[in-house]
Amino acid sequence: MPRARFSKSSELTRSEKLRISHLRSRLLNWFVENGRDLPWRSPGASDYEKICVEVLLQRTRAETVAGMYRNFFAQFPSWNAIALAPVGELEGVLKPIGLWKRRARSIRALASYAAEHDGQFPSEPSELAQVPAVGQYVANAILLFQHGQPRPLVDINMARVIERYLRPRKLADIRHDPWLQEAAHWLVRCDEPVQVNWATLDFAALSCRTRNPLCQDCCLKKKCNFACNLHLE
DNA sequence: AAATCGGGGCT
DNA sequence: AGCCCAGATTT
Repeated sequence: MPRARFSKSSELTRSEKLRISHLRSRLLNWFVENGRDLPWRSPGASDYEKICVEVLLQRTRAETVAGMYRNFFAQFPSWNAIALAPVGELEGVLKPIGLWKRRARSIRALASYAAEHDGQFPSEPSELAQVPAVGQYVANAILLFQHGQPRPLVDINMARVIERYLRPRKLADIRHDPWLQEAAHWLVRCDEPVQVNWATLDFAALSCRTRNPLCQDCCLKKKCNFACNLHLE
């Protein structure tokens, strides 16, 4: 008997994989009608803008960032512009959206790295982990947007959608839960991973909200574990 | 694992 | 008034 048959090659059951594929299909369909129109998603947005905006989005509403997006990138049109600008100038633009001291450090660290590497970040996760201000989420964003890899933007929102639809994760920390990580990867493993990521984040923000989720009108309520449990009360 | 950064919006 | 928001870093 092959030993591989008993070893856990995948965290996901076949049933879970099928359900995730269904989830992906519904999210993409939902996205066509309900997706948000955000400035960093426009075709003209550069890799610089897409990566830099991820720092602006940390613990900050997308709408808040959208409001200062044009102003920010007009003042800092490139990694070099940030690297050459006085720190106080960068901090000043960041103050209205909060976390300005941390964000200024992070963005300047990224700009310094980019300035020395012609705007190119590593395409290997192990190397990305060594870049300052790059955690798991930003690493995935870089792999997704700059290198075209099908990586999931696993934040609390994507986690909530997957966990409600399938089941809660085991570990407290999203980044260290193997099952959740693999589920998220499986979700975006398709021909249009960017669309799936945006669809999931928008769906989480507009429909599958933390408080008062719109389960009544949800296109997933028939198969969603969370929604199904609601009707039992 | 828990605290911290932080201003603004929503309840 | 209190809670939450496209996380990463430090303790």
